[in-house]
Amino acid sequence: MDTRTLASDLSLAVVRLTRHLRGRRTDSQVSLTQLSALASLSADGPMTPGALAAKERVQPPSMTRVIASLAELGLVVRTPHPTDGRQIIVSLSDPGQALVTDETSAREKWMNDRLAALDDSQIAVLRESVEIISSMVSDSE
Amino acid sequence: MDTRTLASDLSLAVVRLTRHLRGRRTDSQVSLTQLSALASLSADGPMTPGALAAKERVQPPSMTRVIASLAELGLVVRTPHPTDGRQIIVSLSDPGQALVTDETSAREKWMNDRLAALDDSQIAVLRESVEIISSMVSDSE
DNA sequence: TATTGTTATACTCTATAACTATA
DNA sequence: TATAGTTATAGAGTATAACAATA
Repeated sequence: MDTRTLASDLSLAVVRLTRHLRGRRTDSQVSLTQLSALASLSADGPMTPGALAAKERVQPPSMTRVIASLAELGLVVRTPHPTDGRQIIVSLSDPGQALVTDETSAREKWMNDRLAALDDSQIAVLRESVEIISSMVSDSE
Repeated sequence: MDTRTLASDLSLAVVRLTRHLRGRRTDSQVSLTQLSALASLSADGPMTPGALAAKERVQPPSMTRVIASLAELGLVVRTPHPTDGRQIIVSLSDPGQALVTDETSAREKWMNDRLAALDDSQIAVLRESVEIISSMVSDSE
């Protein structure tokens, strides 16, 4: 199967979709970047800033800023590492966990409206594509 | 079929993929935003800045900047509209067209490497998902 | 000396508001 | 008065380089 234009087509489709998603969150308390970090903490539990940066595939200084903004909102808490004084453990606060649950189940209105217009086979395709994309991104360097 | 978590899962997958794609283009002459605009011009031919902004789903001032940067690189040219003095026609230059062709066919190395690791059915799923995502984004406001 | 995290700084992308020129 | 585009300005997201603290 020819994958030559798929890389380009997929790139353009996701960059445009991301543009929409970021722009349509003005009603939400947190940005897509912040939500993504919260979702990682919810999925994998408390971890260090370095681990979270690796998981989200951003550089450590970028994650420092995201964590600082989330801590200011009271959505995450930072506690010292029990044995290594250099490290810090970041974990979801109760409001942070509640927000993740809330966003996951109900808030993505714009996209849910569009998903509702799709038929079952299209939904199935997207669900599979999420798996595939996730595996592509989480592949080793 | 349950679409409750799909909206959230798809959001997080595409935002992370976009992060990768943007970060991995440091070797390229143009950013993903610039390439997306060039691809639209290549697909649909010359158009006004307003039309291009609508197609890319960004606000006109954002597109003004993208066009200015592409013009500075010599990848697009701006010509006056033949009958309406307010409008401008943006079109690909020869180098601009060559760049689109080049990027589309060969440059997306990181993603092509990952696509090459997928089997035919996974490729087919992604190809369909591109169609679905594109239709979601190009839906009316 | 190596590792973890942060601070300092800068660039890209995108937006809203205000302005200019033309219809 | 309405439309097309631009300029001015601001904020989010991300990066690299340099620094501080700890191992």
